Amino acid sequence: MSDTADLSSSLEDYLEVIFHLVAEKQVARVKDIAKLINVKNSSVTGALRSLAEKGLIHYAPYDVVTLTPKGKDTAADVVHRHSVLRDFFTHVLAVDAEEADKAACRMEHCISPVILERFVQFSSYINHCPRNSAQWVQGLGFRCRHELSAGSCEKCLAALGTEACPPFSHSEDTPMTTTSLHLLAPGQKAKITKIRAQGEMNKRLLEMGILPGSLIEMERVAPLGDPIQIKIKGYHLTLRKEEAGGIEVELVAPQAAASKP
Amino acid sequence: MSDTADLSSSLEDYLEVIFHLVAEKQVARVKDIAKLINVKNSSVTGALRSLAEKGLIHYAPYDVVTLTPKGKDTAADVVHRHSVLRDFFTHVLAVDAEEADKAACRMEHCISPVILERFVQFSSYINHCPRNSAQWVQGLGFRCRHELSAGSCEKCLAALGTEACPPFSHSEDTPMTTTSLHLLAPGQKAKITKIRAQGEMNKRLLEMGILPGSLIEMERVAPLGDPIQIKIKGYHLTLRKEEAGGIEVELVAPQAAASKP
DNA sequence: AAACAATGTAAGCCTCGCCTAACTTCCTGT
DNA sequence: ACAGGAAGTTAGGCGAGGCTTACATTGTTT
Ligand SMILES: [Mn+2]
Ligand SMILES: [Mn+2]
Ligand SMILES: [Mn+2]
Ligand SMILES: [Mn+2]
Repeated sequence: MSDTADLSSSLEDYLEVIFHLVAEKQVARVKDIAKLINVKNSSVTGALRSLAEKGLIHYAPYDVVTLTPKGKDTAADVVHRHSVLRDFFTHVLAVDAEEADKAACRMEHCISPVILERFVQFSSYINHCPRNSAQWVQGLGFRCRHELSAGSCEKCLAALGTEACPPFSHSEDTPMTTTSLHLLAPGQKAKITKIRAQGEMNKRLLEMGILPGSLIEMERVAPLGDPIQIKIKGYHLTLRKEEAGGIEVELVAPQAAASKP
Repeated sequence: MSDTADLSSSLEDYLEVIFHLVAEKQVARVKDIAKLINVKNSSVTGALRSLAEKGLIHYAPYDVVTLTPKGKDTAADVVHRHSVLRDFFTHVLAVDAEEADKAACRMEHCISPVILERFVQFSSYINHCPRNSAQWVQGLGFRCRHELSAGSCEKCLAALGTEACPPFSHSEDTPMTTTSLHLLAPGQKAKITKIRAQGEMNKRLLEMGILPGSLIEMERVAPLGDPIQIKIKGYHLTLRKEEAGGIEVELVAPQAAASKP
């Protein structure tokens, strides 16, 4: 039980996979882990031994794998780093989902706590401040999508040429107002665009009436961001942050909400 | 000469150090590299062999080290990744210089080209769009500095409680308008706050009258961002992007510039 | 109980990245 | 011109990591 030992990137990934499997099926099986990480079974056994040695998983030969409390914390931390980065990449940098996810899973292993914290605050600020930011991020997204593909976007550049900023009001593009449910500020309304949860959790969400297309309103967020309370189809629901994080939404009329006196 | 072989993090760091030494002293010496990376001389020799094998450096036993054209490109790429991340961390996330630099040097090795490109566009957008963004980033910086230290900033939270966004007009803090010289848009004015260049280059800049406190105006930027032309103390200067990147500046009255018709 | 799937063990392979110890080469002062 | 020290090289080794194959064990199903 070598304490406080820092995990290698590889072991963090194993832990992450186990976390997801446990969340979905209660327990993790060697062959499932092997399949997800794309290695042979025996490699998994080795990794499991390491993780057990460090007190992160419950593991006895031929038995299924579960996380210890310590392991659960550590795994949740990895997952957190992963999703903060992924969300920043998709929501702010307008990177496509797959690329964002792969990049996040590489960078999650070398991001420092301070920087991570700032990323979180960044997202939080964006999502709590529609008046200042919605238009701004939208403009950024517009710029990214265009300048990349065309090499340069005449309209943008023309606008930039003037001393003033581009208006970015030409809404022929999907505006960049998608985010994750748990990032909404109380009072904000949004439409669900995609459920990212898998298996078990996905089913539960559907049963609660949470499915793409539904309108939703954030009501309250507990001090630590978990749990959160939302309104959907007239009735109230409480979700865990983890669940809400997997729900992609698109802001509805943020300007209207912000222009109240 | 194993081609297209991807470099390990470690080798990228060696290359980066060599790049800086060459920039400063024309050539790199084993003992200097060893000192900077904090390893023994013999470890450096090993790394140099690898780099030479990959065609990135000119290296013969007992001779000094220089970069091949290919090596120069690769090194410049590493340095680019490093500085894009560092600048984002300091200028946008308001992370302190040392932490930002260390974090950047860890993450530079696992950032993908697409994401990097977006980070660049992000910075560029910020720096070309003072009307939309200056106030916004300023608010973010404010929020970061405070919420972190105090756990929560009453003023911010109070402001956030209202439906509107925090005004962030209480300017008791240094506003977040610092950036790097090469990121200025034509026409923007700024004051030099810090020179980050070392040795030789530092001297050259000083000789040109570029020193902390001077007022500067960006005049033109060549198509690829290099070179750039600035005005300082009434006369015109052309700088390489690399030089300009090491010059930290603080925007002067961006609002005034943006409020022209 | 036999067959079959899942899992575990042992052994080995390879890459890294660093070290020590002993050496060669280079440079510089006398 | 050459001694002596600084700088650099070489060889050898170590330990961690991460993966594989081949074979052994266990558990489950029929
Ligand atoms: Mn990962
Ligand atoms: Mn991940
Ligand atoms: Mn580095
Ligand atoms: Mn670096």
